[in-house]
Amino acid sequence: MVSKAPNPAVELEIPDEISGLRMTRQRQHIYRMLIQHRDHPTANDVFMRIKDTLPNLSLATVYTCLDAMVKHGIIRQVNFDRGPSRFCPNLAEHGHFHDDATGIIHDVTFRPGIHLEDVLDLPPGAIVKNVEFTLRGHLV
Amino acid sequence: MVSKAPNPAVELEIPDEISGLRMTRQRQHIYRMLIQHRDHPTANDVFMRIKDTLPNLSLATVYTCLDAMVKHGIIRQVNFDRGPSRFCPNLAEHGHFHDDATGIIHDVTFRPGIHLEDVLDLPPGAIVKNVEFTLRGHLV
DNA sequence: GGCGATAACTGGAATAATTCTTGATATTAG
DNA sequence: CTAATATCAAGAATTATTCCAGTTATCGCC
Repeated sequence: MVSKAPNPAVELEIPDEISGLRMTRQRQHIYRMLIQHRDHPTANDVFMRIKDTLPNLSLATVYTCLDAMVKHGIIRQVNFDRGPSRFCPNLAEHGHFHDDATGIIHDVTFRPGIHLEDVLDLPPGAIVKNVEFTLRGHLV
Repeated sequence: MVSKAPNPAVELEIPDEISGLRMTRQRQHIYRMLIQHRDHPTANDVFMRIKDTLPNLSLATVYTCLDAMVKHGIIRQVNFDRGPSRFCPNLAEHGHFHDDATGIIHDVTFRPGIHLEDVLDLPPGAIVKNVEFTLRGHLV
């Protein structure tokens, strides 16, 4: 098996620009962290994980960088109830299953060919721009 | 004609207890407000609407009453992104369509016989306890 | 009806996540 | 190189919510 396991000793290259957003050093570090640890971290998690490699980084910068990437459609922001926002580089249409026993969040997709709008009774004339769904429970 | 049409001049009676929760005067007022204006108000909205009829009411009480009713399954708490929580007396399984143009929130149900779990690829062994879904868009 | 125990309520202080503000730095365009 | 623009840092401010301490209401029982 020769799949590319992420090697912490080798930094993943991030381009200088993604979707029209200039990828500054801070944004590169944040984005790299997100794609290497796909565990839906909070802004604070991101900050704690990279601050040692980027000495003067401030938490406010992490917030603004994440926000810029969300606005440019590079990552997604996910909210569970009123907890802190979490961030996710998976851009495919998907929702989340929150395992209450472990706290682990699993991405969940629709079965092929299914769209949420097709199985719902929407108000007449509804134009859907965005869909979010979350399940809570546990695994047996 | 003996049916009890809701008459705004006559206060809707709320029982002394619902699902094992003692319905104090504050809880009765809050619950009555929720079923009479089913527009998904925030805790603060609830407070503003009833404080004149319940002079010493405090916002903290509105929060704890709403929380008690949520815990007892009398009402539901609904979150949109990171906005303030909203409250809803509709206990049937449903989600919400948020009209970005007007800010109005419409309840959305599944088409008959459909359950979200049936159209999703869930992680193996997932036991779903709770489902939330939200759509954003507008009406034409 | 009175009385102690328990539950609920109030008002203000405290908290957590996030956003704002201001000044410093870096980057790009010319 | 220099001006204009974008980004960043640090701390203050904001918002929604929860906590706390003291008071009030309600319940069970004699």
